[in-house]
Amino acid sequence: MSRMSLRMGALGLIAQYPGSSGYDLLKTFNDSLANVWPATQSQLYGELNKLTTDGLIEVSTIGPRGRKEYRITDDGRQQLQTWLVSADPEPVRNPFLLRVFLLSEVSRAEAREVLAAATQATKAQLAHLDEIATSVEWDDSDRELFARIALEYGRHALAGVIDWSGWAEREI
Amino acid sequence: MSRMSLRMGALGLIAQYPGSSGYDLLKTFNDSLANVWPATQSQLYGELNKLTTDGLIEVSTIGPRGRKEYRITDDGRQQLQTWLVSADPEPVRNPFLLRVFLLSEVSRAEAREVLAAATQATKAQLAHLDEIATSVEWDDSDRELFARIALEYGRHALAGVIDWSGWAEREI
DNA sequence: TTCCGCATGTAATGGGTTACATGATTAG
DNA sequence: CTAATCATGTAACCCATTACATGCGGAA
Repeated sequence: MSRMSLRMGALGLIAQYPGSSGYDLLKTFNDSLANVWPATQSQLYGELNKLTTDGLIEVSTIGPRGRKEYRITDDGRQQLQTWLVSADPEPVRNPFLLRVFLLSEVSRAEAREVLAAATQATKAQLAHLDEIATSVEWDDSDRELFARIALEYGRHALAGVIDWSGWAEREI
Repeated sequence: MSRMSLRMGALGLIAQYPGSSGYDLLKTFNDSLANVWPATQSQLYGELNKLTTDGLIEVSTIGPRGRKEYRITDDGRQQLQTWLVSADPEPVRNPFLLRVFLLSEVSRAEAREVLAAATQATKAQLAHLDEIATSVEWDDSDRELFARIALEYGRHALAGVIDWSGWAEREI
């Protein structure tokens, strides 16, 4: 289930950036986690309150405009670490693959177009990741090491998909 | 959004297997779509009723035990085809990547273990797809062509991920 | 006649998106 | 003073999962 992921995403970011507010965290989600686990404002504020109620985080300071700065608690760190190392693989839903699976319902020509468009889109995504990889100034913190590793995941997986789409276009 | 996907999955399967009941479709979801778009019984029956109300499918026969056999309508086929060719890429959530991203919160040793476990799991998944690829007797219908292409997607993408995980294990 | 499989449905709960709503602070 | 940004929250709706609930039909 993806149950827990947003919760753990928020908890993890608070661990990495103590003193962040909901507002700050939302930006972090949109900046560094946009391609991994997007979150909406509404969802995030709700989750922060739940995390507080459950004692996994706490408000360290109240700033201007009711700004609540959070930090992780011992209990929270414990639960985060447990979640991180106990990986239970979750079922993945891929809307694009569902399309591919049903492509026999349109003409070959249209199917080819869909595949070609997908190839282009995938290449664009890869180019985007490449750009991030070169533009970001990586320091040698652990945090950035794993951010880079996560980025590389995308590059390798996308390369596999591009490989596939070339093959598939020839096949039909 | 994944809004629409279950709906279109059900519609597409009815297009491919006219005369199916909800019960039949559930088996098809679990058999051929398990790795692409899993569906629960509850969800499927609800969606079938909505599709009927909206005129995209219709009941062709009522069989024993209240069995309702469905077929797609002209309007339904139209909407299915439109959906198939108008690909709007959807944001992907990857719970595993979220973990990777946050792995700096545990020790290097533990992080390595998580990566190693993931490598093993990915290899197992790939072996599973390989087994399907060799065990299934593919005919030369369009339907099976695209099923095979969808399967190959998985194999290529997983190969990319295995590539990555080897690299990542060395990196940390 | 009894059990298994066929067959459909509802209710409760949680996660996620969009839209709405409100107000404080600061920079210009 | 005024506009942009900071900052938090609520409500309505949809999608998905789990569990519950019910009953018919056919095979042994």
